[in-house]
Amino acid sequence: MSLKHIMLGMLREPHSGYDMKKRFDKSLRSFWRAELSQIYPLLQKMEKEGLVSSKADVSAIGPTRRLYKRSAQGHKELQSWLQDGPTVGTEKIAYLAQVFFLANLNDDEKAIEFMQELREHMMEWLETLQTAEQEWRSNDPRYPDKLPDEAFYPQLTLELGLMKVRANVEWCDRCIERIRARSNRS
Amino acid sequence: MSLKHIMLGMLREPHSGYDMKKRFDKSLRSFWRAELSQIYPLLQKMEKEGLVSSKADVSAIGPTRRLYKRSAQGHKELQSWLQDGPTVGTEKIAYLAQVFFLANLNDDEKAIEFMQELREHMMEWLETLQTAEQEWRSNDPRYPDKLPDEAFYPQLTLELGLMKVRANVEWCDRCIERIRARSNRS
DNA sequence: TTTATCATGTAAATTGTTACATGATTTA
DNA sequence: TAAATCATGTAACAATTTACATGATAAA
Repeated sequence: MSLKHIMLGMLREPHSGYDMKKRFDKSLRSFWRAELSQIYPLLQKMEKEGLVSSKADVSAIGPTRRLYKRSAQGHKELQSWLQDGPTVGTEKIAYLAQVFFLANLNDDEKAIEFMQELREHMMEWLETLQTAEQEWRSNDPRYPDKLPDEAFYPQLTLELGLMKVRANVEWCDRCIERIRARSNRS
Repeated sequence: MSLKHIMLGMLREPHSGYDMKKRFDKSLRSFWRAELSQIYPLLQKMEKEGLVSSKADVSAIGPTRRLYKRSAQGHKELQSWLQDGPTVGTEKIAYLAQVFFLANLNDDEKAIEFMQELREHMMEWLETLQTAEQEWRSNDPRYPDKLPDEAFYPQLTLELGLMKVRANVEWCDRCIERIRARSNRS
């Protein structure tokens, strides 16, 4: 169960469920998403299991937050997830499944439109990642190789994200050309 | 619900549940996996919904198979999935989540071992894909651009698979070097 | 004769999504 | 004053995984 372990990874520092949702949306977006309706009940379950502890954070302004932090047991659980080695071959990439069956549109123009739309999504995502990288670089002189470990490893995942999205854009371009060439051939 | 649509995509030609499992394992492995325990009940549900029809295929040798084929309604449903445009941003890549939190191992050597193990997985997968491509190329003179549409679009996904796995291997190598350099710096 | 493959399923548990519900505070 | 954001949750449903169950045929 990866979500549990991801949440344990975040809970080195205290977070509310709401905080965690923001980190998912900001930093883990490329490889994992989670809804609040999944986060809140799981935090409660993890507390019952002794993996995290919580305390109320009463604030003069705004509603009371519940802050969670991992326990020693939670840290151990996180480490064994990492010790077990990489979890591979579990990805589900819906847009690739769509391309696989794109022949069913029976229309080269529509297939090209599909690939163009996919390219646009990828370009948008590429810009998001590039902006994130540039901001990080200009705000922290330690970027990238002198960052502390807690930031260095996330930086590695950002780099792969960039590589993959660039590969996707190039691939979309080639696909569009190839579909066009086939289309003009008949 | 992508699985339903993937199955509709396959069911242009009649398949048994068992056949479909083999196609998942052989051709769609890079971007979608499904178990028989998911396939069989879903086929039954799809038949109730009128998306597929089935008939028993009694055989002298071996057990009786149930062959499913998509209906006109099933084809329509498949097309609207493709018409709706690419489904993006739903991927869950567990090994990237692990790298993100790899600092929690508190041990550069173990982090390097993790990345080496990941590299091995990727190399294995790369070889599988390369073999598949070479076999395809030598068995079909139409490969790649003169393939009929039903094979051409799957070929596009194989190409992206190759690009992505190669990017992963390169990334693993760079990560290992960078972790090593950091380690020797203190 | 044992193991692998063919073939179809059910049951239970887990994981994930969408919709609903509430109420305070902050910004436009 | 309306909309957005902060904050926490429940309920219902959908999707997925793991385990269990059966029995035939083919290959070693």
